[in-house]
Amino acid sequence: MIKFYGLFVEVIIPLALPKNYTWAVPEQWRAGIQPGVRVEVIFGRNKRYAGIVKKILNEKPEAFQPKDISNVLDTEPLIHPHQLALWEWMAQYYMCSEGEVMQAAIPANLKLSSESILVWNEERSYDFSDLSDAEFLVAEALEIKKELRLTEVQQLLDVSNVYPVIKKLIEKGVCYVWEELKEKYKTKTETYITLDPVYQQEEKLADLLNNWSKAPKQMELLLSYLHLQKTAGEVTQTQLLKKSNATAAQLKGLCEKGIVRAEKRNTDRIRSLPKDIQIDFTLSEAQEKALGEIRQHFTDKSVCLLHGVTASGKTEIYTKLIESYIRGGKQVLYMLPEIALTSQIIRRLQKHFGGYIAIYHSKFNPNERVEIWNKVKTGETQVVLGARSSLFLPFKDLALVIADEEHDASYKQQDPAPRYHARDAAIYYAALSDARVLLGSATPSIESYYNCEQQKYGLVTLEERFGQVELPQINIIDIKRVPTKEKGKIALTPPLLEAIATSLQQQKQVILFQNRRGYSPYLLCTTCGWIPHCSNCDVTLTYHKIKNTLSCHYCGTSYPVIQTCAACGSHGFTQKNFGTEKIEELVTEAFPDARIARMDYDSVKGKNDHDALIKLFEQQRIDILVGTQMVVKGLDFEHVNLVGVIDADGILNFTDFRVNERAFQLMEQVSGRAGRKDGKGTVLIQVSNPVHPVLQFVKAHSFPRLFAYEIANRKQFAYPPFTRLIQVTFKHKEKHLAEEAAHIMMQGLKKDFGAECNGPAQPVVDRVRNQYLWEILIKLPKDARRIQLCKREIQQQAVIIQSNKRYRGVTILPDVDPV
DNA sequence: AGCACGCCGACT
DNA sequence: GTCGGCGTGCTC
Repeated sequence: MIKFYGLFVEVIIPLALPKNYTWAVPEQWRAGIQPGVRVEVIFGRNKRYAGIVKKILNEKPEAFQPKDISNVLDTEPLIHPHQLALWEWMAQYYMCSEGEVMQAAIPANLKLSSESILVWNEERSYDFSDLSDAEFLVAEALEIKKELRLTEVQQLLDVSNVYPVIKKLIEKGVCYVWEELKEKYKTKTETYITLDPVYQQEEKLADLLNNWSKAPKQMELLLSYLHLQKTAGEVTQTQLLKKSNATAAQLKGLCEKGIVRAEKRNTDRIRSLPKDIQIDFTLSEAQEKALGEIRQHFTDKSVCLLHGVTASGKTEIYTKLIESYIRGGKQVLYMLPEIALTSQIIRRLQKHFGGYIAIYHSKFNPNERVEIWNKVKTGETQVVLGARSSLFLPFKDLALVIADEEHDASYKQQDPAPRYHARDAAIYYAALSDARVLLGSATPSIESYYNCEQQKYGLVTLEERFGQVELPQINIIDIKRVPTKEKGKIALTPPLLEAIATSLQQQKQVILFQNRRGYSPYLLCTTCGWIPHCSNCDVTLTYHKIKNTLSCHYCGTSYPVIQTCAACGSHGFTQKNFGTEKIEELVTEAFPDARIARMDYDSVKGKNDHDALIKLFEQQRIDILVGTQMVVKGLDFEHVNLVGVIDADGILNFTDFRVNERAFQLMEQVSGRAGRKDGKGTVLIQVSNPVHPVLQFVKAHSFPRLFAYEIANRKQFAYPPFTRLIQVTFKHKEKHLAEEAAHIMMQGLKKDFGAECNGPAQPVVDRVRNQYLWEILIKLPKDARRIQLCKREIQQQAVIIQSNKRYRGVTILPDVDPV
């Protein structure tokens, strides 16, 4: 057989395809082909995509006849080889396709796909007599506009299914389809106004002004231009019109007379600050020591965990470290969980690094993202402060990654594939370019601790708070022992009320933490004890007083408030327990003069609400802040000296290790808010089981390491730190089919693999797609080879399940958990 | 993700 | 008998 030599490319296209496809490169494009460039390819009937060249092949694949690529879109690679390697690793590690990784990695405006455009067929003068009403409507519009987008046709016909109509029109020769691939990114232009060179000579200008006859408005405009030009230098059209209150027409008049000129220039959407480094602090002795230790670890380890108690000044250490990398001409990625990316930290870093730093997270629009992408690629931006997706930026010379709040669960992407953990992916990515990774947390995750224990990561500990701030006094209030008139739990015990009163007297601020939003977590029928549940999720419904609804906090469904008991028909309900809304109300009653605010998912919807509330609290315009875990994420408040945990029972558990790890992190963070530069703070924890081990560790200000190992050694919790989990989700429209498929998977894994599996008692409902989700967890020893085998097994089981006709339509989504 | 193909139920 | 729904499989 004759082997065919030539140039072929393996291309990643942004679709969830199980493998990559290969195209042939015609002679004319060969010179421009390198891994990482975008190529335009036709995939399927006539759909066109911009794909990324992954590999260059010299031999023709035998099994099929590759199509030619239709264009090369970049002159230099858009994606570095390191990024391609990261994508490949992510696809296999998180069990998804490289196309899905590409979807997540590239800003929307760089991943073009074609848009079908209907084009009027000029060749054919046509009488519309044999067209149906719908076809006639489209044909008429086409005759006038010559071109129509699919969305326009949709609007025109007002039906969801426009395909049959279009198909008919093509058959009848009225139009044809043109697939258009468009670069969506547009550079932003701004119109600058300059004086015509003639009038830049003083005397000419004076002449002009002295002999001005008509159009006084234009003269006014000219004068304000001259003024603006003196003070600001460059003058833009928008600036000028705003300043002078003139209209665009008047400006146009000036242009036409040849007095001023308007010219369009490309500008950056991202306002850039001067490139200055301003470090206006010095490190304490402890911080200096920690920084030295980090540098020491970085000589022989690529990852280092900085475990510093809250307010130990981790940010200053990062700042110093970043400074040295900037001065060395290197790039730094500073990752934070999305929620902690508040203007507080952004302002702080911008103050230090000005134009060296760029911010990148989901709130930026697609064009802004492309600009940041490009600036990172050229190396112009040396520091990126961003959420998990900033990991995909094309760093040219990455030397350091900081993952702050390393333990935070929002580093893990949950829903669209790739279901990646940004901290772990960053460690892999950093290893590719021999960069260093610094993990920071006051409450490190068990897996990171474990890696330190194993000497895989370096460990640096900061146990001292910065600037002689003392650790807070932690008092546990046993709710059972608090005398009360009413039966049942009370939200604000006398000791807590007293402490709040004292704080207010001292003009200090108070944070009250209650990890439940809404007014009352469940209603209870007073006659028979029936509790309203969500019809989808088997979760109790929370009463929201403000919205006056019952809502399921699991799937988000809202129900009207139930007046009649479904079990016995009586009308009396009592509200059980309390959420943030109720706490806010109770505190307002108890302290009518205090300024009280609530911060939870319901009260801060937009990002700006969040920032605004934080600002108010910072400026001491709020005395008491009631909130869910939102109040503890990455914020520093100077004047808080009391933190109250209203109901710790809700977050503690005696059987689930993972719940307790999280509880410890929450409690440690909450208590870290108390006490700042102006004195020792107090933390009051209200609880009904004061013997819980988590509370003992919190009280002693000891570290999660102890807690984790204590628990692991006692073997009373479900998942010791050495366990690795793979989660597999099954989706189907029918509940029992999703469940059956999950059971088959579990059985197969148990039999052939000895894996331990467990799933939930009830499936979760995806209301949007109207599907049931059934999840199972597969527990594995932390061993790379066995994990590989398990992944393969899962895939094989998935094939078996899918080949059974009964389970066709079951979607199987594997997800690898880092624990 | 599209899009074609094919099988089944509801209609002229 | 055909039209059109969706379930299934393929795209280099």
